[in-house]
Amino acid sequence: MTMTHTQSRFNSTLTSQCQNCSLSALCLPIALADEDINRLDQIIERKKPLKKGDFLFRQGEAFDSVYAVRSGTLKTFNITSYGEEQITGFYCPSELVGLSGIDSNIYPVSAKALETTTVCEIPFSHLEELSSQIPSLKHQLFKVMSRKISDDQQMMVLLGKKNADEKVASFLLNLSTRFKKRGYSASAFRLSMSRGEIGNYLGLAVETVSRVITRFQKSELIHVDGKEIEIIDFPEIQKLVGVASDCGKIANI
Amino acid sequence: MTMTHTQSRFNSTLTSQCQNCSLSALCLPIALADEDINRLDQIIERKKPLKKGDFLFRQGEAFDSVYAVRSGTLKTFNITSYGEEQITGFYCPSELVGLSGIDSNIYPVSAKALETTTVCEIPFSHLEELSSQIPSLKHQLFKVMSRKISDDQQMMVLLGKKNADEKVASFLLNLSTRFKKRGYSASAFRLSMSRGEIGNYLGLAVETVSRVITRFQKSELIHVDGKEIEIIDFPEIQKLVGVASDCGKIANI
DNA sequence: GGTAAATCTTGATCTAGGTCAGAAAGAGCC
DNA sequence: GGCTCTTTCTGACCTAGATCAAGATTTACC
Repeated sequence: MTMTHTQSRFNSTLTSQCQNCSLSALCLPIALADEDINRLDQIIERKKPLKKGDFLFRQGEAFDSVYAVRSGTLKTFNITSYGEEQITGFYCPSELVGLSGIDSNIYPVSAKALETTTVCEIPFSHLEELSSQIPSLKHQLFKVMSRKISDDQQMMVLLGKKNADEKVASFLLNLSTRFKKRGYSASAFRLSMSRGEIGNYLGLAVETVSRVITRFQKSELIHVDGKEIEIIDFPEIQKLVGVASDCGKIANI
Repeated sequence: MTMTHTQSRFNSTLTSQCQNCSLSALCLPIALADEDINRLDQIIERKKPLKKGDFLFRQGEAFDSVYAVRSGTLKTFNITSYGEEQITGFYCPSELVGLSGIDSNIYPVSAKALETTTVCEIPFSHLEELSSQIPSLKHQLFKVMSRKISDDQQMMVLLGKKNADEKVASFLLNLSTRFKKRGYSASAFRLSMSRGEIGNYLGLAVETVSRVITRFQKSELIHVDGKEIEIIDFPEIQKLVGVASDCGKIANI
C-alpha cells in the first residue's frame, strides 16, 4: 500500500487540512474536536482531480474507500440488464459517495465525474477503526448513512407518485437546498448534468424534461439559459413539490 | 427510564434470548462472539405483539429505537402532501426497521403491522454505545445500513425504469429470496399485504397489479389463490426481472 | 476558428397504464 | 347464517408521458 507515500505528498503541512477545508462544517468532521479532526485528517488521501467522464470507481470493483466530494459533481449509476444506465444519485461537494459498498465489499454502482471533480479518499477500514476511538465520528457516520436512507426513500416517493412537473420541481428545489447549505445561491445555479441525465434520474424522457423546463420558464417560475437556472417563483415551485420535503413535521394519520 | 424493569420481566432467563432466537443467524448477532451476544441481549426489549393495523411508530415521533422483526410483517410509509400514503418498504422477520430516524432524531416514516407482528426493540443509544465496545457489532450495523442503501437504490431503478410486468415479477422474486434466506419455501408463500399495498409500493394502480397477476397466472408463471402465491416458472420470472438483482457481477461499461 | 458530434427543443403521434364503473369474492361481525 | 364492508377482478375508456422525427444550439476537438 503506497498510502503513506501519497499522504506525505499531499498532507505535508503540519496543520490539519480538514480543518482548513471550507467544507469541514458539512462533511464528516462536523462535531469533532480539533485533535480528532487531526486524526481523521491522517487517514484521508487527497486525490488528483478527475476529469469529466472519468470513473471514480466502477460497479463490481472491490470496495475499500468512501469518498467525500471536494469540488465538482459526480453521478452514481447502475447498468441495467439490457445495458442502459440508471442514475441513482448526484453528489455535490461535502457529500459522501460509496457507502453502498460496505455491505458486499463491492461497489454496487459506478461513480463518474460530470465535470472536473476533486475528492478526498477515506479508506473505510481506517475510518471504521477510527470511529471506534472517536464516538462522535461514529455517530456522525451513522447519521450520514441514515440521512442517505431517508433521502433515498423521499426519492422513491418521487419516482412512485409524482408527475413530471412535480418531479422536475422537486429536483430543482433539492439542488437549490444543497447549494444553499454550502453557502452558494439558492436561487441561481448551474446544472452540471445534462437534460438526459436529469430525465434518467427522474424516470422521465429527455423530451419531457425539456418540455417541463420550457413550460416552467414560460410561466415565469424559473429563468433558464442553457445549464444556468434561476428560480424566480419559489412559493410556486414549493407548491408543486407539495412541500413534502419536510413532511416529517406533518400530522400523522 | 423503565427499561431495567421491563427487561427483568422479559429477559429473566439466564441464557441469552438472542442466542436461542431462530433469527440470530440473520439479525444483528451474526458474527458476534457468545459473550457479545449476551451483552447485546441485555439491551434488547421484547415487546408484546402488535395486532394488524397497529403502529410501531409514527412519522414525526421522536426516534429512540430501531426494531428487529421477530414474526409477522410491517410496512413503512410516508404521508404525501395531499394525504395519500406512499409505502416505502415491507419488513419481514430478521429485518431492521427505523434506521432512517438516526439522522434527524425523528422517524421520517410511520411503521404499521400488516398482521400480528412481534418485534425486538433495540434502544439506539445503547446499541451505539455497545457498538463502540464490540467492533464486529459496529461493522454489522454499518453493513445493515449499507445494505439498506443499496437495496433502496435497486428499488429506485425498479420505480424509474421498469414496466408493470417487470415490477411485479421483481417484487415476487424479492419476496421469494427473503423467505428462502429465512428457511421458508422460495416458491410458495403468502402475501401479507393487499394488492393495493403492492401497487402503492410499486408505483402502480391496484387494477394493474391485479391484471398483471392474473396474466402471470394465465401464462403459468405463477399459481395464485388469493394471497397464496406459488412461483412455477422461475426462469421466466427471472428473465422478466432481467436478473438485474445481481448486476453487480455484470461487466461495466 | 471551423467542423463534427452531442445535446436540446419542439411538434406529431402512439401506448402503457391510469381511471371509472360494476360485478364477484372474501372477511368480519352480530 | 345473513349482513355489511373491504378487497379483488374485469371491461371500457382516456390521458400523461413515451416515442419518433427533425431542426436548432452547444460543446468538443483538431
